[in-house]
Amino acid sequence: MAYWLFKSEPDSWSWDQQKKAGEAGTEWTGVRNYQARNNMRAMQLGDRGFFYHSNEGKEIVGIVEVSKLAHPDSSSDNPTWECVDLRAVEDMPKPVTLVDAKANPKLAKMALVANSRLSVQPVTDEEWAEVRRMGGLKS
DNA sequence: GCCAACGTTGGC
DNA sequence: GCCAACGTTGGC
Repeated sequence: MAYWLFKSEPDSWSWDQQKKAGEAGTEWTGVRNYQARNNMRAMQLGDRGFFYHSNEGKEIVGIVEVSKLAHPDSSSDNPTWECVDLRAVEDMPKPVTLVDAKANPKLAKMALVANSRLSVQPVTDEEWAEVRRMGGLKS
């Protein structure tokens, strides 16, 4: 299984809204960046990801799961843009802030720290385990 | 609200 | 195919 990180501005789509979307989940629409799209194309059903609030909060607040493989983004007329569906899995008992991530040498190479612009990022097994530990979850 | 970093566009 | 100009993201 692969791990990922999804960024969202809580003003446009928050973790609370994601949780309210329930088991079926929702389309992760709006990505208009090739790297981010390619990451979504590479996802498998059941892959897990961190849900990150950008701008407001700047912290990882929950865990999501890929519930549908990449398909055309219904918010775009251009078939170039695709997205997966995501459903909320669990809360971070203790949200992991960007400041926390930056302060941890083990996460120095994490895309969240090293390439802040990318909205859908791969996460390594080591980073996954470390962030879960920091957030108060068992790995 | 500013601006650095990055991606994309378009003229040549 | 290079690169300057422009737009967007997102941390501060």
